[in-house]
Amino acid sequence: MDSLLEAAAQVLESEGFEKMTTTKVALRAGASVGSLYQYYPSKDALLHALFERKTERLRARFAASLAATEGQGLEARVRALIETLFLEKATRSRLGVELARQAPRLEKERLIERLSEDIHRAVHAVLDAHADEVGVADRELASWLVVHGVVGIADAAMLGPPARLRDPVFISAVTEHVLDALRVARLPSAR
Amino acid sequence: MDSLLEAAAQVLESEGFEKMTTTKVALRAGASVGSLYQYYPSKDALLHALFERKTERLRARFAASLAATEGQGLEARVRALIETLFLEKATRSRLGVELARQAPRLEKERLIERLSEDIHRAVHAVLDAHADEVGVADRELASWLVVHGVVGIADAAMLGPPARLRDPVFISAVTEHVLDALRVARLPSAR
DNA sequence: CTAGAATGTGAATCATCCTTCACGTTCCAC
DNA sequence: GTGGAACGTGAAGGATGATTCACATTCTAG
Repeated sequence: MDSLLEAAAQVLESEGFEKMTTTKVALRAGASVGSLYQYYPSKDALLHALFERKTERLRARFAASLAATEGQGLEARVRALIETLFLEKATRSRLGVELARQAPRLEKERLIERLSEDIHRAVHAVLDAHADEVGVADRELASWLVVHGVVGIADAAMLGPPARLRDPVFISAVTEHVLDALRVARLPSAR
Repeated sequence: MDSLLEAAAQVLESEGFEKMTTTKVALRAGASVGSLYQYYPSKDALLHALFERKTERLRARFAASLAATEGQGLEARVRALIETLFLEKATRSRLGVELARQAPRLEKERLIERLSEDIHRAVHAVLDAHADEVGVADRELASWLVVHGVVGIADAAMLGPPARLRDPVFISAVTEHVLDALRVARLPSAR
């Protein structure tokens, strides 16, 4: 059932993995352990499902963000992507952190890698589409660096005040930072 | 004893936290569980000690790296810092990941935050010292973004081939990327 | 209405460690 | 050489928590 999954998400979010017991999850969902095992044959099965839900959602948001800015300028598109990432990281952040913590044990690394590759590819496409504004030589590498750099920034920001990731001023600053790295000094002949 | 700590590091590194039992650690150190508890009164005590060792080392490497490039140019110093970070992330990377995973439970977040603040401050100082080469307005913010951006890049690189973090070509690319963001178009009057 | 299926229940089972402790063994001061 | 302090040992204790299963309860088709 779906309420079981949501209950699992809530317990995981509020108590962390170590204190998330199958009994607590079942009770929170208004069911009993037995029922839980009817739908999810193991505690890990719950986590797998949560993983699915989370990555699905992130994928969808990115796609939507790209679609919504189709045809716009480089800055607008980069900003939209950054905003989307920050927003996703900010929503249920504890849940995200706990899931990430369990990723190795659940062998979800491949899945995560694939996800970040897809994002990388999307960013790469955006850079290519605005090649005239991008001064760096290797756009493939640049997009990889930018994606993971921004993820690192998001992760660090999560540790501070949670509002920061939604602060337009902060988002603008990060966007500018990224664009600075991409545009490079665009003089007729280098240096 | 020190061999106990090293044994703990090895077990943690090769098996991960969930499979790291106190008995295994003791045996690997050539001792018995009882002896282990003589020196480390709990399993967590071992982890605390490992944390200490790891952060101590990182701090020392950074300090050394800064000292070694004292007086050199911006690029050389930035590169040295990046190289140091990558090297540290690459050494015993699994150990580092497992420790980071346990950080919340051990309440080591404050410690980690302090560490990254110190690094942030050091980078900020470097940028200030080379203010003439740095085009961004807010060097404080820029150093924060750079530090966490590079950390994110390092974390992502760790998932790929381990050699990448030690590859001079890769390090150069990241350095350039960072410098591009910092130098910005340095025209007499903006834009 | 009623048999049987589907679904729900939660106490009991089972496995896994961390931790303790009663009992060696080693080492040193005298 | 000897008493006892320091150190070492590993089987047993206890806790915790996932999972099972014998037994309700609810639903549905006929």
